[in-house]
Amino acid sequence: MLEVQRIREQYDEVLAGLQKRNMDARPLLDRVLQLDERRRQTKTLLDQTLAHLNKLSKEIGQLYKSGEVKKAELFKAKTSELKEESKKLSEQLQRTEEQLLEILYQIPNVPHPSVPEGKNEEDNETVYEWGEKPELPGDALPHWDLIKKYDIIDFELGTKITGAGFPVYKNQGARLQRALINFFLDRNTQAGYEETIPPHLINEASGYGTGQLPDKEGQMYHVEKDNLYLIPTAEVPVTNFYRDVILDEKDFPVKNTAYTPCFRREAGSWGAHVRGLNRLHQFDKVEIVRIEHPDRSYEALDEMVEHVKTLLQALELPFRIVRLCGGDLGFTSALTYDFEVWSAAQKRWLEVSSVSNFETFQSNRLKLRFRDKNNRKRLAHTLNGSALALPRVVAALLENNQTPEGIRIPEVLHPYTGFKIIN
RNA sequence: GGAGAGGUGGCAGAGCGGUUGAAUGCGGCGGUCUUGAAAACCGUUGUCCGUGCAAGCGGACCGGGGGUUCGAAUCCCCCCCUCUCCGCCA
Repeated sequence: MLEVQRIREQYDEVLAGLQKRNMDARPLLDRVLQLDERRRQTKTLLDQTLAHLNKLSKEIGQLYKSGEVKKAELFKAKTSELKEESKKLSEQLQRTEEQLLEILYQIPNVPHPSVPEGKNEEDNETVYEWGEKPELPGDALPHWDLIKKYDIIDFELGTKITGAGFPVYKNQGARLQRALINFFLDRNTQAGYEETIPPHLINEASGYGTGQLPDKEGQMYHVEKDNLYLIPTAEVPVTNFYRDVILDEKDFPVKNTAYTPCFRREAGSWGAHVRGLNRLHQFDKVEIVRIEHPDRSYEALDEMVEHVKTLLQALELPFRIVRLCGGDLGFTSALTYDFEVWSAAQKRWLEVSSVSNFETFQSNRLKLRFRDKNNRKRLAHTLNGSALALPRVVAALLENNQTPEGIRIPEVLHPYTGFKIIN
């Protein structure tokens, strides 16, 4: 959620920034200013009325004490009118605040100046590429065939016990899954990210805190009986650790990592290009989350990008990094780098990580602040990234490394898997 | 699931209808003393909103919402949460 103050003081910059998302934000921004103006006027009037009322009440107390009952009764009559007035004003204030919030929820984050113009993913800007795309023989198999051939992931079994998009990992496939999780967690903790295991269900307040609610309600699984949501990413519980928290400047950088399963309903998005591991309702992901000083957050974003690079390089997977254009940028993000690995049998780039700086967009809702040098409270910046999401890493790994003898496991994983080849 | 207790400032803990934004203790900050530190002593110390160049002024906040009253942290109603005991259970 954008800060009203920012809209008020930097109207033109905000408007121009949002233009990059191919939206005309003017009607929304103007409405914010209008409602904010009304809010402040109403607040001033209400405060004056209440001040008057408070003064009278005190006087009435004094009059009773000194026995001037008649005068007290006279004052009492006056208060009823003021009470009526204050009730009306406070209702109006509340309504205005609700309306204001409703509009603010609809305004996405202002893109960073480096975000390129563009409509969709085709306009994303490739900023880095690494590795050789392997040349596979003509009989190379896509991963959904490989998993059957080696009996390592069973979609039918998952469908039987739950439904489509809930695979069962088996044998060397299960072991590979565990190996990757541990490998990622080890690398992340070595890079200074503190490991945590958060709850996999969150309450409503947490959903609002990171912006999944109210807009993306339909994308989360909802346990209605207890009003809890299954997490779509570890970002939600981990970032919410810091909801309503005031950090000290010396606490920076705050660096967390967590492995969790992630649950996504992905309503209506099934069809082409979602075969096999490409899109699932439940998948595993290791996430990194950072809370930063506003002056340092873009430096931190670069560090995160560098870190994720080393993971894919260690896995020997060819990949590229793209800077998302305005049209492809997520609602809450100011700047996002996507990591895409090359899937050799599908001949496609598959997104395996998304690293973003949200600036104050999340912290404003979270009330996540810090005390600066002058002891003033300011909103902190939040960032997060996948390091990494497993399914598509596995897809690329299976496809790219297939050989007549079996599927070659990258060397760094050997200590984790306990085998060098899937066969 | 059953029974009970309770939610007050950074923490602990009083207050149970009027001048209480809230005693007291701890912690924090500033100072005196000291070569330095500790101890002791003195002072200070909440958040949010509005208004103002500022000093300041006004309002709200004692889990959340509503009510009674001229006046509520204190009384009433609803909801949420925590703890203890019992039950169930990995």
